[in-house]
Amino acid sequence: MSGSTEGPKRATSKEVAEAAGVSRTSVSFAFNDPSRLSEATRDKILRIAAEVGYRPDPLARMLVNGRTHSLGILLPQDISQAMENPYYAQFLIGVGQVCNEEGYTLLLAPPLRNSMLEAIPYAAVDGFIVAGLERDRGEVAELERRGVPFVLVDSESTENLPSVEVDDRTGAAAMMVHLIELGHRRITVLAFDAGPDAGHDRGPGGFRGPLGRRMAGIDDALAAAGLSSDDVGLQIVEAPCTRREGYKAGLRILDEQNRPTVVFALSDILAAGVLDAAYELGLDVPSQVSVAGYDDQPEAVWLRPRLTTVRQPIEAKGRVAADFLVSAIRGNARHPHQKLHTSLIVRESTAPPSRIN
Amino acid sequence: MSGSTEGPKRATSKEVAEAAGVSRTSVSFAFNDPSRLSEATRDKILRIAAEVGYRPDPLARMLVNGRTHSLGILLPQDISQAMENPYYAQFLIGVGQVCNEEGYTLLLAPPLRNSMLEAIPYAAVDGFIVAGLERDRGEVAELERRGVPFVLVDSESTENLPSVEVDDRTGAAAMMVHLIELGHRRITVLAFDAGPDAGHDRGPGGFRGPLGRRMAGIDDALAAAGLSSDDVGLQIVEAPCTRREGYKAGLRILDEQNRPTVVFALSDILAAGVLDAAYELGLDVPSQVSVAGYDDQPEAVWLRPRLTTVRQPIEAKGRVAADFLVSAIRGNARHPHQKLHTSLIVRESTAPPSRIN
DNA sequence: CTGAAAGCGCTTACAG
DNA sequence: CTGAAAGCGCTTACAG
Repeated sequence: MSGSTEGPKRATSKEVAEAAGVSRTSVSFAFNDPSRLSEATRDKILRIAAEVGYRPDPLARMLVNGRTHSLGILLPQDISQAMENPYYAQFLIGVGQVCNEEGYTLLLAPPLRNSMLEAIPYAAVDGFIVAGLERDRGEVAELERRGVPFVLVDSESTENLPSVEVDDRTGAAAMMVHLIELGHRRITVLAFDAGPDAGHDRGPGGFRGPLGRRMAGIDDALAAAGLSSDDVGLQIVEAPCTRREGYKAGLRILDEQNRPTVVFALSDILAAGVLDAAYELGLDVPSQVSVAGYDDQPEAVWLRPRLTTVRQPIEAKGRVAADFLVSAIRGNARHPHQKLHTSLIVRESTAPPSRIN
Repeated sequence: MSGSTEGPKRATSKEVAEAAGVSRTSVSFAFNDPSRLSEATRDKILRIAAEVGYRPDPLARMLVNGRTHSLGILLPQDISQAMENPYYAQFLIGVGQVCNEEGYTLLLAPPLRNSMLEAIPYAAVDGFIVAGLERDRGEVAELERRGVPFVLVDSESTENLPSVEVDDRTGAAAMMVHLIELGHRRITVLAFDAGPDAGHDRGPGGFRGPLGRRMAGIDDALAAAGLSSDDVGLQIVEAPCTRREGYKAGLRILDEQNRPTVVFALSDILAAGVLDAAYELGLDVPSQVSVAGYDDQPEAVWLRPRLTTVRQPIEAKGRVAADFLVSAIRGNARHPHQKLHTSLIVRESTAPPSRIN
């Protein structure tokens, strides 16, 4: 019966047709093009359908229509892991807006057997948003060959594919310039763990994707200032992207003789954790130590002190990606590419380093 | 080509069969039961399939197999609105765990034409998690008649359907008892707006669903203490469930001559906003005013002061719901019902009211 | 206004 | 080991 798969099989259009004494064609019309039926026939069909709880099977309908009215998002990690990170919630807000406007549902498709691409042939969607696929071009090529509409997000890839990226390199550089100008010469960068997948194929500098670009931006700023990493005592620490891990890393980083004068966390979540650690250690921010973040998540304003960070338009990223996808699904052959911009948001958590330190 | 719908039509099993000089049956076997083919045939088919980028169409496969390997979650609001609320992220973490274990993707299905039920026949899933369907039994009945597996979450409904709920009434009562025992006699309850939908069919006391149960719990506590709402100067204020709105409401509530000695927010998000407002107004929490929340979201511990709140096992709720659903999909005819428990978490944001106030 | 027939792209007994 | 045929549940020209 209810809530289970056994019991009376689901009603079918054939059964309704027989019960109503009409053809399956008419049953179909009753649901999809009622005006083609006489009022009497239509009412009778609808009445009987309601009685037996009949509704056209969505799957069959999708198969023949060639449309699912569903957008897929190919996740680089498990659903639960992804939802753990506020970043995704924000990204989905953007995607969701387009879904609402255009009448799509949203399918969350995690990797299958550790492969994002493997997940593709198992998802009944009209197209994919591919989040952070840091792979060689061969896999993207496969995506192309299959002929499924898709758009790449935060990919290292190029402009000849529908894609949206963020100017992470410039963003990180801007923050770094800010810190250098403030006079900081003992800087620790707290990077988020790129996840298990990233271990075996890291790019130059040891990082790929958005993280790699942020690192590159940091180098850019150093170079522009004529400083070496040694000049600023650059340390790089990694931690999984949760507040708790940021807190733990912050404790280790700040509880040292020669602690840095500033911690630049590459995610606000991590920065929040560092703030917690400073609080715990009785270190005043920013007079004793500065803390900077990345993303400008909504919470950044609510932290105490308010967080200096790099704003990245996450929601817009989701919206643009979904827009591009919908347009690709409609058969638009252009390959729109958009690079979203970051901006430096200076609030209260950064200041010049204290003399005595 | 890539990212669009035009260009070379997607390869079909028929084409691969022809190119390989075999039957469609063999092509199917190559993907689903390779051991039934000679190595030579299998390799040839797979090679050709790879060349033309062929993969069995997921839709067709689902139709014939009668399984989508996808769980649906029927949202009471738009995707973007839902993702705005950390509650959903947590709920999805729980659901996502089961998806990972059982190999399901997750479809987010928002209301269609303002109706959750309307959305059902358009989703290609094996079953539904129905979140907060506060409707008359007639609609649940329709759900039953259709014969789709489903599980109700936070529904007012009963035990004869697969469902999971939380003991909200007891939870709110416990907090209220805590506040009364602390000596508070000027209490303001900050409720979250139940959304546009809730306006026209409110239950007794003006609230339905989880909110209604929490209100009932508040009454219970009052009654148990032999107090009337007037005795505790009970005020009820409503606000949309965001930190910003909680902040604005907090400003209004606290910036008064005769301000309450405690604000009991029915959501941590709202409580965080009230804390922000107190901070803004230079009111010390809890010495000048107490603040209590509901949910025990992960952030609650990070707020300053740490938030006293009612813990609700949101993640577990998602996990149990998904478990029940998977079991229903497997044809299990039982109608498991589980009531999860809340617990009072006393931290630093509540204290006895100050004498002079 | 209504229906017979073909077709969407696959899988699966069944037979050989 | 391989294939012809039926079937999953619908929709949509086409014909009347």
